[in-house]
Amino acid sequence: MKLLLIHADFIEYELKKKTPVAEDVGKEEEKKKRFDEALVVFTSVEKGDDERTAEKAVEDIKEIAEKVGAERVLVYPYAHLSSNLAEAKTGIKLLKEIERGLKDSFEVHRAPFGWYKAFNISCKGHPLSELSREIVVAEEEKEEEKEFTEALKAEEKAKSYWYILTPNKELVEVEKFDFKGHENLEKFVKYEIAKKRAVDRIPPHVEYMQRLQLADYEPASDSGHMRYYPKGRLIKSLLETYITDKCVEYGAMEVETPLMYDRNHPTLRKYLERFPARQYIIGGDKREFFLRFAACFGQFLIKHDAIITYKDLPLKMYELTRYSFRKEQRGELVGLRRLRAFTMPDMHTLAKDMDEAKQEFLSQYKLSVEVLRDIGLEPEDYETAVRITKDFYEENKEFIHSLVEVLGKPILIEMWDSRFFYFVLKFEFNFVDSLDKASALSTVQIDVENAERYDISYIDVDGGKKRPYILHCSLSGAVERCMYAILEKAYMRKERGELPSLPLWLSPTQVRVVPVSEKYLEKAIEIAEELRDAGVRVDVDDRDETLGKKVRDASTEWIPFIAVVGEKEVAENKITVTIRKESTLKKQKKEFMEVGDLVKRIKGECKGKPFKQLPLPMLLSARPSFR
RNA sequence: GCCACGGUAGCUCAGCAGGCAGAGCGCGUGCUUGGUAAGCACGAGGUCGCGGGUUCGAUUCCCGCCCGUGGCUCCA
Repeated sequence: MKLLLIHADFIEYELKKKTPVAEDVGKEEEKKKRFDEALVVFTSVEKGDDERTAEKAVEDIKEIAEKVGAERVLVYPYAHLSSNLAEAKTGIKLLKEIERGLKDSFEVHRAPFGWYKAFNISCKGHPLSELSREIVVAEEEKEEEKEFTEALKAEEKAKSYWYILTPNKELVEVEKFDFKGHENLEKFVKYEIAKKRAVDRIPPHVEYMQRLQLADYEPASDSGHMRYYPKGRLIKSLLETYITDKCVEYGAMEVETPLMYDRNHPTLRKYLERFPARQYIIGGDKREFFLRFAACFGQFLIKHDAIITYKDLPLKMYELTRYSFRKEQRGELVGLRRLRAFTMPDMHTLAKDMDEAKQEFLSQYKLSVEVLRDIGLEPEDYETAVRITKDFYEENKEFIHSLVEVLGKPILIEMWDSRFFYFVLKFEFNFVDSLDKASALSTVQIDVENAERYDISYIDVDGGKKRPYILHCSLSGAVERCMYAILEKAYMRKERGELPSLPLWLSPTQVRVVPVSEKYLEKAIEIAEELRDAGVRVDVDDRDETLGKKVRDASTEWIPFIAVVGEKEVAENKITVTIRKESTLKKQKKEFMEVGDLVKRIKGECKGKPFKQLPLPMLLSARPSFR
């Protein structure tokens, strides 16, 4: 909305001719008017203006009228201040709003809308007598307020009740549960319900990700967008490949969908409104887009258009989101744990009925355990939370209770008396870190709302259209968060006096070949090439350093196998291997072995996991340092 | 987003009640050719986070901003 304010000795106007959008004018004497000592507000109502804009305009006008000491205000529709006018209907409505808003404080008049008018004005000419204002309601203020309402209203109404489901399938109120022997669960529960922690240190995983040159902050981007160095990219890429393979193996069809979507798309808009989170907004030529926060949109839109029959169910579709974007509040961002751009496996399953949905839920629950184990996280490293509506619990008690059998340890249950999300049932595996903070990894949800919203249906045996249930599944949770968990776990191991390490299949360098002196460099390279050709990630420390120094450096890089080559090794055509997993800081485990045996051991330990080559020069001397 | 604390060499940090900018590690060169967690010497390396203010003079004091960490809030 644009305003031009003139403090005038007098203004006279006369209505000359109607335009197609002209407002009705009652009596003939209304056509010619004169006002003395008035603040004249020439006003253009623009596209996008609403009641809030009018409200703000009223505030501005009041402020100015008081400053110049005007008691009479004339609101005068004046289209020529803007090239982006609102429709006439809105224009009239908001002008009336302004008129009404000013009534208590001033004598207010309003010139009719939609007429060609002749006017005479005598401007006072003092410094404040001519002012122009542009009234813009901050986009976020406007949107957020609306979008927050629906979800927040529901959330306020809904009450949470907390229970522990014990391995004996008893539902115990949290306050009455004895946490002895379940200290990790206790930390998680405290974190969930009390959400209070006092920590004063950089999270260990942040130190590791920087020191090991895996990833780092990128100040030139937005907060929460990381850069990944070759070693970090390798680990991330291996995890991505592994998880994708798992999903495809499970029967999912991998697809790729756009990163951004029309903000005003009717279906998407409703979905957005349910979630009071902040979006990244991108301007297009004509439309505004938001960056996706998950892969739901793309897959649901594909499913909406697809012809699906009961024979195709359960139908699983998968995408690895590189990236999902969520503009989390700045204070919530930490290292790899919470980001604004992250990578997440997102699989959606259509199930024909609740029985099938439950069956899928359980098998994806089990698959999640397997996936976490493969990436180095055992059940003792995380705690299960199940979130459920009361109704759904009552109707499916036996099924819910059976979940506890999978891991055989107590589960935290959050029960809502009403449903305010799109799901009736959800589980998460929550990793508890060295600072006692919890974050969700794997999760599966049973969605009872979006099939309807996106108009997704399948054709049943009888030829009729039916609504499926939709399961949302992230087998591992965000890939970056998995890296965070692995690093935090390594730190906790160190605290217990063990040597920190990564799973062998994720270690950037699996074997470092260290020649005792320059004389054995040629042999060392030969051995390294043999290992490399056998499908092992290997490098050679060819720097002019002492053996002790080279071994120390390899150790601080967490390299699982250090193969030393000297006189003895050349003579017997073997290598002396320091095995990190079986060593402590004080005592190193060394084994004199054939190259082939080392290959066999590594291949064995990495069986079933993807392999990628080392994305760095084999010789350490030819390798830059990224920090 | 709000509150607190921090940002000095590539890294970890010292220093400065306002007056030429410091160490260790790393990097480069040379010596050294080594047997399992730091060999020796020399050298290069600085927008003291960015912008403004106070001052003869600001890395130092004041204000604003950016980035990080923690807390609150939040986490589809």
